[in-house]
Amino acid sequence: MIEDAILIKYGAVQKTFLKDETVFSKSDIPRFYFQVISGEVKMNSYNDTGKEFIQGIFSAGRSFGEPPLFGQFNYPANAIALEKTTLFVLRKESFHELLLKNPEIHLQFTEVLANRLHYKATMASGNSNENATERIKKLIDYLKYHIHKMSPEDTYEVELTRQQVADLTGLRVETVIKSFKKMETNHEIIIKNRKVYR
Amino acid sequence: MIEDAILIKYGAVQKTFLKDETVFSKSDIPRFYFQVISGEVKMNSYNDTGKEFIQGIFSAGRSFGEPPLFGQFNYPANAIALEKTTLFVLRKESFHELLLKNPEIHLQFTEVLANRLHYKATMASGNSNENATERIKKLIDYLKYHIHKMSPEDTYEVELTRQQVADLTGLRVETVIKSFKKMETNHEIIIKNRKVYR
DNA sequence: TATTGTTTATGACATAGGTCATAAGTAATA
DNA sequence: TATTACTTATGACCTATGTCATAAACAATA
Repeated sequence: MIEDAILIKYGAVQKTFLKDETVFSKSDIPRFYFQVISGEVKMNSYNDTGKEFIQGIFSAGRSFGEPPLFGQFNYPANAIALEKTTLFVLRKESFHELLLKNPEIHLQFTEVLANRLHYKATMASGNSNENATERIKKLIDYLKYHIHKMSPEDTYEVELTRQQVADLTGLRVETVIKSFKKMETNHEIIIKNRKVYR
Repeated sequence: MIEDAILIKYGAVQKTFLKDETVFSKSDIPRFYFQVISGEVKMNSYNDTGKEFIQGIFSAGRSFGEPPLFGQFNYPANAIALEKTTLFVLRKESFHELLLKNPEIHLQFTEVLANRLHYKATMASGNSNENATERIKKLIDYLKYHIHKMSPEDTYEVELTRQQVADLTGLRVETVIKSFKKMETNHEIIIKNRKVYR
């Protein structure tokens, strides 16, 4: 996350998107750095049967869609507002200049990418190689320990719908619902009026 | 890829690993930047039934295992030499210093991470969300277009064993073999004495 | 408070891919 | 050149997850 003042100094502007509005679409040419001020954005794509896959969900303070600003490839996924969302938008060239002139921020940004890769590596081995409950556990534990920085003794309330869990793991809602039930009987999670805790 | 001279200037040393030797193990504390001089290294992990998943294969000129040098997490996978392999090894602190003192190299390194994320995003949606042949096609096309920078009219010879394709996609060898046959009859690939072309 | 949309829930059935057994072709090495 | 190990190959059978239908609980909005 880059400080507001610096973003503004380099020419960032605020832009608001309504629920379900598209920030950019798959295979668009990347021109901007985006950072969430308020609201939430998902990056997703669909396979040819229309099944959705969510690459990530980004809330206040997080940036998204930066890698294509550095590689020579277009957006590999869409970005869609999950609710009314306000973003900082900074031109690609200005963002590059910002990093070049602020080595500490560049280092911080490298940490962001490093953490993103950690998430991807974790989920890649889970989603590609494990059964339904393990995939789900990998996702939830990642959120608990690495996003929310909680400890094992803490209780984490899963803030995702079962559909979102499905789309993040490549499973189907029904499978997620049934897996949660199974995990509950195994005391791996607690379900209290439909909310999931772990 | 960082130039030899610079790496050496910052104190990198060469180290050689024999086939199947471990460079680092999952959950080790990361202390070094590694760059392949010759040979090949795979990063992998195993699920609890012993099934392997390959995060990536790194050949001459490529670095690997850098994200944990920036995030506060340990190695999420093992690194194992696929053949006799020589690496540049540079202490984490020296690598950080190198980046800080050489902004152009830092930018280049950001490109490396960006491309790595592009691969992960591509494979994530494929491996999590698509059927066997689509998963395999995503992998092969990524290698053809983004690693080897070939064009659609070029013919790319897949340099991986069917087992490696399986471990990169989360499938089983038998499934990969049968999928290749199917793709062959659909004219999506050519198989010429066991080698796959696309 | 009626209505509409979303989320969670459950059960019957279908199928892609996994599992297992078995073997032939090829490469590596004694 | 004999032996061992790896890679590719094929077919029978099994199972986890997907598919489909149906509905109840809850939330949002008219």
